Amino acid sequence: MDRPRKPTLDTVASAVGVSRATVSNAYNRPDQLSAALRERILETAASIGYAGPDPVARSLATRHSAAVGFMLGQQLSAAFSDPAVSIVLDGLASTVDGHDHCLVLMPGNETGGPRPSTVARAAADVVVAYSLPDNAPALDAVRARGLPLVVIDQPVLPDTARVEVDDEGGARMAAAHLRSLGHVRFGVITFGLNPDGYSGIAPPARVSSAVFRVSRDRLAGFLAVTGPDTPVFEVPGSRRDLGRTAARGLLRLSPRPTALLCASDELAFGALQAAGELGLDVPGDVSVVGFDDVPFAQHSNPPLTTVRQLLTEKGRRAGELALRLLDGGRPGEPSRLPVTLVERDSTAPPE
Amino acid sequence: MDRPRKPTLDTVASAVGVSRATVSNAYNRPDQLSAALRERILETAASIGYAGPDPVARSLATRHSAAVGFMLGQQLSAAFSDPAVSIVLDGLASTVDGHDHCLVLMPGNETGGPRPSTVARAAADVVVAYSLPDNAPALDAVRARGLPLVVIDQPVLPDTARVEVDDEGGARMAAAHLRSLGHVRFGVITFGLNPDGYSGIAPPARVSSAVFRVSRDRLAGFLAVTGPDTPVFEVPGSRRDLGRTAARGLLRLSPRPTALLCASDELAFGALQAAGELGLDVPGDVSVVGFDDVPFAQHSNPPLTTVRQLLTEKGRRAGELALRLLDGGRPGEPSRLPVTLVERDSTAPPE
DNA sequence: GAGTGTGACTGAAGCGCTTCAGAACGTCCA
DNA sequence: TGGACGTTCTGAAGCGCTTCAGTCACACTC
Repeated sequence: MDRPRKPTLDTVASAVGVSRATVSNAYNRPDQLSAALRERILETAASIGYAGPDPVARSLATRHSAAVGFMLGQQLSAAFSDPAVSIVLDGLASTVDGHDHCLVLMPGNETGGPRPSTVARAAADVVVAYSLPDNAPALDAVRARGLPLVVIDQPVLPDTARVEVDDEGGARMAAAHLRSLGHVRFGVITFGLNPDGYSGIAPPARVSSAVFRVSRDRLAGFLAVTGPDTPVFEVPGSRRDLGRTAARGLLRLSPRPTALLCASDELAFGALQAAGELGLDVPGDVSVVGFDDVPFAQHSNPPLTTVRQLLTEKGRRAGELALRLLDGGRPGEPSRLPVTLVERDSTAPPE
Repeated sequence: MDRPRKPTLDTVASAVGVSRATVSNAYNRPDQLSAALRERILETAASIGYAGPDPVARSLATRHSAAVGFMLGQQLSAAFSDPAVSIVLDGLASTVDGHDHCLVLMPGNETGGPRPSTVARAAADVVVAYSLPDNAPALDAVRARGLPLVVIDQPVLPDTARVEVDDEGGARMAAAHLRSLGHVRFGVITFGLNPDGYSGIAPPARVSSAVFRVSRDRLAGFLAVTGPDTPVFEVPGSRRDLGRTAARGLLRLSPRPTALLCASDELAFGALQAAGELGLDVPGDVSVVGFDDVPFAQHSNPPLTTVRQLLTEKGRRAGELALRLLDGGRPGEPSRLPVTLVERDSTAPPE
């Protein structure tokens, strides 16, 4: 245990024979002292094993920590295995890192979002929230701490920066595409509407009380075109295996849907697999569309027709907004990203 | 700008009419004061908008920050898009989160690893390093700060906890499997040997001077069986498209290799694709093996023969080691995880 | 009634750093 | 020669919290 006490600014100061302020300046304001002295200080510091000002103490004194927090609605596991999350996170990370900020991860739990105590303990100057349920306690915790907040894919919150995507419009485009191909019997596959782990056909009441904005909007877009009676299969996450389960459920219905609308590409990949396993040809027997246009969508078999959203850009914008808020900027207008339909080979007219 | 000054412990203390120490105890040591007073304090705090002790100040006073740092050899983008990284990170994250610790991400850059200044500024009590090049400056920066360190897939470092996998043995198993099937003409696909972006056939000198332990060991395992003259195609990362490029390069050689040994599953998936595009049947015309056994390996076409390593467990162990070091534990023996060969359908005897 | 606990609360000393208003000392020009 | 100015360095006041050695009052025991 008891490591030898680490050197501090004072240690260095007295070793060199100058004041602590001067040593601090050597690190933070080179223009405040002569080059020679600075050199001497840095050398001495190195020789006694001083690694520079302690980040925590510095944060306390300066009242900012050069870190941006990232809150997630799901376990990190889910986040990393879902390209739609990890690509966003990547855009965010590269932006903040370019500005010498760290990224502090606050993973969520079953109830959708980090525990408030996690939020209360994390050292961050600003936090970015992604795919939390509406009214997640973590959101309140952030505001209670008075930290600036930027949300991605989240409903409008007062005094909060925001990046958003036209999920409903995108979903509508996908559905309209299928309808224009001549489909009339649809099935919808969606990830969680509520963070309660439900899996199965979602009754209308569930649909209308969804607390995840993304699910809600994509679903609304689909149903606006296909009609409110379209069967909706809900699964508790955006994973291939869950998509497969859902597709199996839907493709067993009779009459069988001729088109499957999936709330994400991962779900759609699962649907593709399920169709194959059931001996159904895609798009011959059943058409499938996804949402996101993750990189793999062009390599699936068949390549997936899907709604493209700019995932990296989403993270990047969130990062820029966070940085702007840090500089005391105002939230401003939400940053809105476009969606486009990408037609590939998983859709065709029904037989 | 100028937000109203935030309430502190003192604000609450004088509002309630007790000492600051008592308010602190209300949060951290409920047994040190009467339940009634504690209640009163917490209520008052809530009413004046005090969100609990400031994490930074607390860290300074307690001298630990409840955060574990994670250093990565690559950009975060690469990390998240590579399952072999993201699954490890997930295991790590869930472990530390379960212990009320945050994860601070320190992404690397082109030169392989976070900048030393990033390391110097990050508030963390312990750091976990993954797939950095040997002798990365970031490693020195950690030791300069006197932080405990745990490394994954990294050479032995004095006084450092470590989790490791028998990469060489695994690679050898994969190669031996092919050889026992009767193959004699091999090609090897590896991700970066040096963080310099090189792409192409790697001359022997490059191979022997590799600075990434994982590449080096897997390569060594392959070549120990296939012979030192086996052509090695190096690409600067573990991605499908790069695997495709490499496989194209290798499959154009004459005589054409009948078996491709890939340093990762992602590279192997790319190889599968390249073979298809060149009109070659797998495993009829060419066998392909991967390394990692990521979840998709069972769903590729054909399902991939590969070397399984326990990725989640790897992250989990790293997390446990980190936590143990935090408690003042000693590094102890390295934690070694097993590898096994998983035979699927991408390998067969040569024609 | 003196002695012994015990539970509840406080005072004050830090944790390691930044920052700002000077002090000290030259230099330079009028 | 003296004042104005620059440069270089310092003293001291925080930043918001934890913690430890007490103090105090009030039972309780013999």
